[in-house]
Amino acid sequence: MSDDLLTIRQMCDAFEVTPRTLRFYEARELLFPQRRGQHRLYGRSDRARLTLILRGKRFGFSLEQIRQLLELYDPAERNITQTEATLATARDRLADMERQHRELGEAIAELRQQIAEGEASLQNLKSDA
Amino acid sequence: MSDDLLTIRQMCDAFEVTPRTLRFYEARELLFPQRRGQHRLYGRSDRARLTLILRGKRFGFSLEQIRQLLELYDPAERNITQTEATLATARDRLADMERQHRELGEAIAELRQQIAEGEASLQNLKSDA
DNA sequence: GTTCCCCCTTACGCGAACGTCAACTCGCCC
DNA sequence: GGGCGAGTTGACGTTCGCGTAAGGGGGAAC
Repeated sequence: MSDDLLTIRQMCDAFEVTPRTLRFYEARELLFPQRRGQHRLYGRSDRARLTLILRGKRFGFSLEQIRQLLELYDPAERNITQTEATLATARDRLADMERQHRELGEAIAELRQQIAEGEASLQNLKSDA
Repeated sequence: MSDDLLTIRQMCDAFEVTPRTLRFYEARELLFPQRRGQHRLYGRSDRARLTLILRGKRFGFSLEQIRQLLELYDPAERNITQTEATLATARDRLADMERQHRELGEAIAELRQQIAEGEASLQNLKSDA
């Protein structure tokens, strides 16, 4: 299970983010790179987490909401109460995402309709010209 | 076509926003309430626009992106060039939304899976206790 | 040895999206 | 005519998500 480690620069190139962003996520406890001396080294789980972080951001979630979700993917220390709390917030997020998924579907349909109308009125403008 | 007009307070109660928010959206040219003397009055189109604004926000769009989208729904003054530009940005947004819709579907599936695993490990914790 | 280059920490800055507070206007009620 | 309730315009404050210097360590290349 070679866990090929990436430097911060390699991470940035791979995910198109800046070093500042990675250090910021670490400060907010979204990433936990190892240290070799001073330097950070990012392993497999860091890459998986960063993928989820960036996706969560595209959905409009805050970093704090994303952090809570990441707990679910963690092999962290687990007692019953904590696991139940994590599951509860995860179910809340899931409900959010399902609602958003439905709304997004409707919005897409409406936008397609509007674009079609816009294209039609554009044809009118052109034929008048 | 009675366009029953709402005061700012009625708008706020209806949409669960603050007066500050409505005035802010107006300053950013997302809303255009009429004026009766000093006071603002919000009509049918303002309500429609606000609905779209709040939905756009839930999708993680910026107010500026939303403003551009609203142009498409407007009966504004139209020349060919402007209409084409509006349509172009609308098609960009549509592509964004479609990608987001797909990703969201995948993320929902993964999250359901993770929740299921979490529930399973919770059962283990409880049976050990 | 010193010049790069990459990385580090600390810290202040910034735009977005509002919250909050102060001071004013206007209609209305008693 | 004094007060109040709703609305108005600034102006400054706040939180989030980073950007951007400023200053320092350490190795490897010349």
